[in-house]
Amino acid sequence: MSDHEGHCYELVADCRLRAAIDLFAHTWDPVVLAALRSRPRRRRELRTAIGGISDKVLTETLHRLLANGLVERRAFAAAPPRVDYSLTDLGKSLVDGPMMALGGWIIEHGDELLDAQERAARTQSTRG
Amino acid sequence: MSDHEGHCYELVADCRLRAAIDLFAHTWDPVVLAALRSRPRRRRELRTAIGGISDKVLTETLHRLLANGLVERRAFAAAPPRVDYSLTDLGKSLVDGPMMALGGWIIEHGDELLDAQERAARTQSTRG
DNA sequence: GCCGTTACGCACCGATCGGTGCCTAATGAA
DNA sequence: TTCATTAGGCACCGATCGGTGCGTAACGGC
Repeated sequence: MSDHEGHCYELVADCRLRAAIDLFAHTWDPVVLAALRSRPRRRRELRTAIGGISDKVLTETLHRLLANGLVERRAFAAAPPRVDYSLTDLGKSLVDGPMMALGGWIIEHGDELLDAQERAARTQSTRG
Repeated sequence: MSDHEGHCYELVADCRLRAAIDLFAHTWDPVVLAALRSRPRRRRELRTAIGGISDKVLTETLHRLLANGLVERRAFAAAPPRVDYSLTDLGKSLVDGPMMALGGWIIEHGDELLDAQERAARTQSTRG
């Protein structure tokens, strides 16, 4: 808990931390993960629950999450085709761990962040 | 600690969590944050310490981090111009909190993640 | 006065991301 | 047989991101 730390944090470009950060790199990936947090959902359900995500992008997002082993796909041979997506254990650990940490942080520091952003924007335009 | 939770995680598209996730959206932002973790650094120092980041992108990254109040800029009227960048308290809290959480997660689950990724890649090409 | 270092700005470019629209496959109900 | 529903694929597009290269301003050393 200190060996890798030093190494990782000096030159993060090649660090495994990047692999973790990349899991959040695409706009909708964390959104879909969050949407699957409470229970498995079908494609359609995801689209309506999330709202604002396009059909294509949802497909791509699910593929990425599947490829990263964060989400599971289960197809049923039902009348209208039924496919359920759910978090894997790995996915759950990511959501319950780091994503919750980020959620906690934004709850704690969200106002600070907004203040800083507005102040910076103001400074930029007023320039004095 | 449960009111926002339910709301946020149902429809994350508009949630404040997005604002936090967006802080990691750009490739080099977390890298620069990590590089500033131990101590303030100059531009040049950052470039060489990070390795692989272009001059322009470093500028953009620093601007974003400044605009988000995660980083401070301090210019000295010195012989070759000297500018120090350092983490603000807000930046520190982000690095020490969520980023460390992500770091801890990848240390704990990195192998799982790699396994899942390889298995998925194999499944995709072999298709059986 | 010229040079080297440092901190930028700016123009250009290819790759990727996300959005829109259209088309197909599966399957039970009518 | 036709239809509605659901899961997806595919082509196209504009915006953005990151990379490369070049130019510039500040300032002390020589």
